[in-house]
Amino acid sequence: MLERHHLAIIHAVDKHGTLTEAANALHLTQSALSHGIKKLEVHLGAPVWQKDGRRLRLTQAGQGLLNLANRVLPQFEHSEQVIQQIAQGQRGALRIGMECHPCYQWLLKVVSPFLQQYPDVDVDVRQAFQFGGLGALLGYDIDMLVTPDPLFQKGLEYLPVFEYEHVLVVPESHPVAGQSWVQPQDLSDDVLITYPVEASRLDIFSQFLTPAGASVKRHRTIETTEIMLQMVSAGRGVSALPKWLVEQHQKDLPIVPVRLGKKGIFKNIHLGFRAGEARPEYQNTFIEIAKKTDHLI
Amino acid sequence: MLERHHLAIIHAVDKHGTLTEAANALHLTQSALSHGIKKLEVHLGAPVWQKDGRRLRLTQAGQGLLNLANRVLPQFEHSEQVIQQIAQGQRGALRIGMECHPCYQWLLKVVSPFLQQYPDVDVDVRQAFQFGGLGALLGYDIDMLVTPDPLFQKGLEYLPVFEYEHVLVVPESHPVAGQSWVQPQDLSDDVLITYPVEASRLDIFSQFLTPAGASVKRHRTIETTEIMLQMVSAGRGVSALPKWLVEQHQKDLPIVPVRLGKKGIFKNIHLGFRAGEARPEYQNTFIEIAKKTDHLI
DNA sequence: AATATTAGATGAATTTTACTCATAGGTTCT
DNA sequence: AGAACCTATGAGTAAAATTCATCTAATATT
Repeated sequence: MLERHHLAIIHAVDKHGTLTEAANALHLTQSALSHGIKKLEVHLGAPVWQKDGRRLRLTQAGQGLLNLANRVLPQFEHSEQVIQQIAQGQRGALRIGMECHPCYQWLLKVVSPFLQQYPDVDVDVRQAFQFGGLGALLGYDIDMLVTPDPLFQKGLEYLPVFEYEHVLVVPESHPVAGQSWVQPQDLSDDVLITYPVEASRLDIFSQFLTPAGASVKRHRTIETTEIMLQMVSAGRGVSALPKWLVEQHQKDLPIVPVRLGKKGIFKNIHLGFRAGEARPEYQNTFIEIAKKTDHLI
Repeated sequence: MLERHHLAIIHAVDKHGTLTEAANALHLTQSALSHGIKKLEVHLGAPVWQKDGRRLRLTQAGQGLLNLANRVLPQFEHSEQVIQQIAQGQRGALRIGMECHPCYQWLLKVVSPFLQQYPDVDVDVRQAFQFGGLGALLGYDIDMLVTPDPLFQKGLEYLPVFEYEHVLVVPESHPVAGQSWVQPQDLSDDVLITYPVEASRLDIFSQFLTPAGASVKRHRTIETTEIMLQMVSAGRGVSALPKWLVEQHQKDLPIVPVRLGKKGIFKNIHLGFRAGEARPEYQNTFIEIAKKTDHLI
């Protein structure tokens, strides 16, 4: 029967390149792996690798097994870990997914008291997901998702934690800096700076520019909020961020928030979970803290 | 190490109730399972079951393992099966998820020529998903999703296959039967019959009644399209279905399609897949057939 | 209340499997 | 051509999984 053990071998070979190195990593001999996979191949009736020079190249079957391994091994590891930790005291881990770049600072303010209250619970924040945050949640890669765009979906549950306004950030010297709001066309000569995610997931496109058929002079991406604000204050472009975040930096930098459209764009940060699952007590505590934690300083 | 084998035992005991019966199902002795789990318990440092009379009740740890088993075992089985089938000839299986009740008849028209072309490929159609069709696709429970409501999402890819109009179905005797379209308020005295899914996923609610703040006299659900149409033709209520489906039954039953709102509600059936995965050739063929297959007779 | 029945646990014996060692047979690099 | 690497393989050995026989406890039966 195909066992976790076999998948561990295939995974290790993929990771380390050769059988020999994989064997070292697994504290076994090269021979053990070779024999083990040979037996699996007989069972499956198909080879896992084909020799390419002195390297091993995965066959189609092997590729399928590697996919399976990548999906399944982390789940084994996590379950095993959770059980062992629960067994020896009240440990645990909270795996949080983030789909909201600027929320990071808010999250830090939640995590900090949480870690104090539960010194034995680890918090793990992840930001890149093969199938998006939703896929990570459904695939048991994370236990909680922080997102401004909840996709209501069977088996999932969302809890709004705070509302904020999404605004344009411009340097004080910018022509629209004094206006109470901007129109999409006002940005036609600007460089727009955003986080590096698909345009469809950026509200300034999906809810502001695109519906109006407007566009910007250029679109470029930057990873971190701080650099982004530096660029804006240096007059190198404009960006769109939560209003509270802009206000926090306003005292240090010559930047101004401006409402997007007459009515503004308002968003709600949500926490998402798999519904109908018994949640450990510390997870509920985390939610409580999150609800109480204000995003204003 | 926690192995697939252990999960198989836990799963079997949950399914068959007792260790002894589980042992029979697995072609092993009761003793083997008992020893096996005992060893696992030592490894984990936590008991899997606690005895309740002469039954076994899962502990928290055991429950966690059962969850893991339920998620992971089907994936093992499917991968193993696919590989073995590929090895011995050109077999395979296409697991299709349906989120579109009335599309069933259309799907039959696609499946039929497909099965002729690939006598060795099995088609498996599933309709109920713990985490919705999207979750099933991301969780590798299905390979293809038929849905009228694609949720564009990282790692997923959709292909529109046909467009149709979603219309109200009323008996010929109904007051609106002669009109070219209906307003939401026109249905305030009607019983609305739908498939048994959440109201939020029904277009007649989300795109017609709810935005207008309108409601119906009563809402009831019926599983099958045929009975639904029988009920409508008997004057027991109205329903909302694809126009082509109504037209097909119009020659046998005294029913009439009426446009929903002045502009009508138009939908697009999509096929969804996990993106960036090597698709077996027969899956591409299926897509080809699907695109060519018209929903009109 | 006594007895039979059903279920799981356990120790020892045994079979089966997994692993190591030693070595052979390729491939790549210099 | 030779050194340095790889993987494959057969034989022996260590480790494990499994069975068998037996024991204990809970539930049914009469």
